[in-house]
Amino acid sequence: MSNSSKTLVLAEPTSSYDSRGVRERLIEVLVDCPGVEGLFTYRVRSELSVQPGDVLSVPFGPQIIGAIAIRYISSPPADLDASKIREVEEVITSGFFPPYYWQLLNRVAQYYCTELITVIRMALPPGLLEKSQRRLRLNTEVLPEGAEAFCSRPAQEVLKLLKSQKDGDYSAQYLQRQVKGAYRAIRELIKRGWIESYLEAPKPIRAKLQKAATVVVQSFPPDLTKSQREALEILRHQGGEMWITDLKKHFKISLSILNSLEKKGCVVIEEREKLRFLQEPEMITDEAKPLTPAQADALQVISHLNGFAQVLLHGVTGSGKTEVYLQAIAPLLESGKSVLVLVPEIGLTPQLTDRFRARFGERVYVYHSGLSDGERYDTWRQMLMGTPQVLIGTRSAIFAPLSNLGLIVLDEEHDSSFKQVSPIPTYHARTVATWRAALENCPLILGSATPSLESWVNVEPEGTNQKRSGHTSYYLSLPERIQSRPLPPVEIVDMRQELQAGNRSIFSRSLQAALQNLLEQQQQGILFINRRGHSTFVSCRNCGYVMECPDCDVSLSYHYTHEGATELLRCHYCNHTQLHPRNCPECGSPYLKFFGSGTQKVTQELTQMFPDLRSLRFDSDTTSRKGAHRELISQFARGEADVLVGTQMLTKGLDLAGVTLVGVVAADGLLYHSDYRASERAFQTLTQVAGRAGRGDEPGRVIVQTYSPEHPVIGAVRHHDYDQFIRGELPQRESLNYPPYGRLILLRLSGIDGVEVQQTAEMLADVCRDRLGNECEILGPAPASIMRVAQRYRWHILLKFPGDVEDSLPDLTVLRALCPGSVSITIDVDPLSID
DNA sequence: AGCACGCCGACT
DNA sequence: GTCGGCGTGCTC
Repeated sequence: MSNSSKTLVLAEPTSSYDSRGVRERLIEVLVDCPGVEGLFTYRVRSELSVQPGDVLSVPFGPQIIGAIAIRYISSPPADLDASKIREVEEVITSGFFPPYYWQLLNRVAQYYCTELITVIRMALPPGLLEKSQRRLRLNTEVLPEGAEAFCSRPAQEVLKLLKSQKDGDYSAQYLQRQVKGAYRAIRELIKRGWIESYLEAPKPIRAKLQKAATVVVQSFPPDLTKSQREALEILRHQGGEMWITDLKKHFKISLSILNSLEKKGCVVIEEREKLRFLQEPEMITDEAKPLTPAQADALQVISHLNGFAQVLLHGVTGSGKTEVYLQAIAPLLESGKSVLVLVPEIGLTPQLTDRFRARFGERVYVYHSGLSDGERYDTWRQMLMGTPQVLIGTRSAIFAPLSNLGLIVLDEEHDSSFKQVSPIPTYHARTVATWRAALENCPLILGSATPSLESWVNVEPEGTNQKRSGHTSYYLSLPERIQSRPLPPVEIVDMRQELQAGNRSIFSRSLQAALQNLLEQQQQGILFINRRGHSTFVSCRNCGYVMECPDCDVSLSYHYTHEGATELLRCHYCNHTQLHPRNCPECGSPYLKFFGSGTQKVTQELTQMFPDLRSLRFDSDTTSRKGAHRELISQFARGEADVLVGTQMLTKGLDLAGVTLVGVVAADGLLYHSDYRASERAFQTLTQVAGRAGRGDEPGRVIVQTYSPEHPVIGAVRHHDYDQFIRGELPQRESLNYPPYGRLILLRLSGIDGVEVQQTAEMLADVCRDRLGNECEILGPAPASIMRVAQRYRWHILLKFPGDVEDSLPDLTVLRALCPGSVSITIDVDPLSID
């Protein structure tokens, strides 16, 4: 592939001479200090070994901070006074980046118009660049009685605070937050010698230490007691080294025995690094399953790939993509390579993780945002050790420092959670995965039942397995479900006719009958609605007043979970919550009406109509608790409920054999959006949710309720027809030069002052027209479709580039500097949503 | 981010 | 006059 990004030249260490003719080495580093950009030059002491990519601590102004070594230089920059150059403090971690890692981060920084240090900070686990802290300590020996009498008011408060703490010690930051004017007070107290200031060494999160016992003798000395001899025997039998806790737990060997053994010089007991991993105990083993012919063909192609290639594995829901991944991975692990598996949201796919664990056991690790800092740090350390492994993670795992990668898998590649919206860099894990696979020269598999148009166009299935833009791409199809299970038939119900027939329920007669049948057959069903809460808005019947969020330009959703629960109004954008008023705040009328259904309303109506059907609600309100996801899914899988009522979450990788019915309560909410991607998203969501039905032995069926049955997306969903959808959608995108043909960059501006944001947007749009007018089409500025969110006004400028610019988009970082401080700007390259 | 410097208005 | 507010700019 073309590599248009400038790769940093990592020069060999060179040396120059200082004024006294002493050999010295100069290195440029990136410092970890927000708002500070650019490279800084430091001296490297001769005894210190520093390699580019190492994490260092350096003095920077009054503080010691983290930095990353970029490159050695032979002479200091011309504009820099040599006397200003300070020395590198120490190397915190060396040999940090696997091969190519540096180039990958650099490329991300360039492409997404982000400072390299921002990318680095995002990729590294927290704690590795933790800066030192300035702390203040009371000088108790010098401090006279009643010292406060001589001090200014703030100084008195500082003294009082320090005295209240048992060691008389606080961070400067804490004191400054607590006491107004602390800065001068601190200086005053230091001048008097009553307190002193010191720097606490940067403390990278220490790996957890545990005591281990190691045998250090060949033969047993004669003066051992029976129990000592037994303990030594066990220890030696276990390989000569064990955790003390394990010895205690499994062999009932007490610490006192080990201590005596240490005294007699037979073992040493020392602290060792114990890596913290979330390892669930269940270890059901699983073996390779027989493949369908299509699976076998796909595996055949994949396992013969050599070097970089892009593979689109297009398998209908339930076609067994995971089994293909598993069998492709097995030989790689055996040959000592590691594999990266990216999934949309790990919490949503415990089933996938379980399956990998069952197949590959302890060689499977997970990495996602839910890990604690300690867990994340340990997982990193572990990866750097280079043992072959499978790492399953969410989008940020694309930056996992695995070396010797044999394969990258992106499962459910169409999923929008692979794109980061905030904070910057707004990277897409699929894009980064392509670069990484090319750098590591390994294949990339993109798996989906509903491929994104980008991936589809990229592999161009019509002319299969061709070389395109310098790399090989493959289209592999799994058109049938495993064990020849049929795809569930999809019935489209026209809700207008329901209304005409006098059915005012949110369930059509057809869905009602299906639910009744569910009860009789004792089978399970899923009801999908794309909104949480009870109702999407509340309006007064008398005066028409609609309850709105005070901080956003949206109506408040009504939340009411069950009989007797508190009635709440909640904003789904900023989470503002208030009690539902009894009367209209405008006219006082008690007649408030609810419009638009969410999961709570569906659950409520379901219970009213079918009191015997047990339902579970599955949305971000019920799954926010840690582990709640897994719990709800297993509850449902155990048959403790008959119907799962949920939002989009249902679409992600749920594999429940008992589900025979899928009902889409209202498809319309998905179909009508101003966004150019609305159709693609609607098709993907509906197809995925339909795919949850009939995955077990019992055949499934799908009922989609809509007010617009004639919509082309509905037509494609009805026949599970991806091709039909693509044929309709691609020409539209092409004619409007939208992705995957054209390329987009969205400038998102926001700020408290609406006028200022608008003016900034107009100014930036002018700058863009000025500088980029020939290269791209500039749309806007325009207010965002919801202009105000969480008290901030939002304006957008959309840049539309022709598709042939490939990956060399102009550098827009200059725009950031033009923005006043009170207006924040996000340069979103390849935005998924532009509303 | 810290932390300096430096410029203004309200007090002894 | 100086104390104390905070706006601006620098850190190799």
